[in-house]
Amino acid sequence: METCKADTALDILVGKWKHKILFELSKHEVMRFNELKRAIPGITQKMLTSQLRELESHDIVQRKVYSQIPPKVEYSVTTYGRTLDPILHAMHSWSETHIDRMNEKEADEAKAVQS
Amino acid sequence: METCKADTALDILVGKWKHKILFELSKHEVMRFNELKRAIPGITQKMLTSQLRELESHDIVQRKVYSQIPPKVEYSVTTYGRTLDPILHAMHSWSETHIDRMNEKEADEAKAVQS
DNA sequence: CAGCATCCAGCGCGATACTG
DNA sequence: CAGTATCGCGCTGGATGCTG
Repeated sequence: METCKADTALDILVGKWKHKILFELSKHEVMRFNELKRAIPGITQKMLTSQLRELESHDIVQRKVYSQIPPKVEYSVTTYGRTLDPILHAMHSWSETHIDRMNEKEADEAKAVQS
Repeated sequence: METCKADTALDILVGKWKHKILFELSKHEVMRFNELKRAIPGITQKMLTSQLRELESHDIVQRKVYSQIPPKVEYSVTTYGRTLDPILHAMHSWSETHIDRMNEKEADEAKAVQS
């Protein structure tokens, strides 16, 4: 462990949306485009599309197209994508305790101001 | 675990440098400003300063100033900052296997082109 | 030594409109 | 339904120069 290579993992998870997409996808096994869009408040089609393409290019998600009218596309997390779970999970639980901590701090500061 | 809160952890680790700073700091226990700068190739003073300030504001690193000439400032990871280790570690080891995977893939593609 | 101030480029990301 | 195309803003991050 000479230099830090965590960049690679970061590259894949960073970008305001990718981890949310993975979060939703890993809950549902299989999801359609608009289903994902509805599940992630605030995301635009553009962002959803581009982020999904990036994740796809890293073999994190799989894209299955049904050639039919109306179109139907299903997204799912690959088994390789599942290997990211520990990271996502670690970040998630850490965030929760961090948020608690922030709240306590704010409360303390409010008290300090009051006195 | 209703919605995804991993943003918080991401916010703290993201930004091209923060995780590298933490990586170096956690190796050395205590480091001075220029020591850190030398340890992280390519970083500018501006970036190092601003990232350190952000980490400090989240209680991830501690800043100890010695009022003397020449100035001396020591940075170290707080015990709270240490709680990020599992995440960094997970990202690091994942990245290594991912890099291996990418290399294999490239090799395969090269072979495919050749044939 | 350990910064802060300023200026500037790139692109991440959003809003909007159009398509098979 | 599941996209693509275009436009543009803002913020992140880089280069340079100054200071206690």
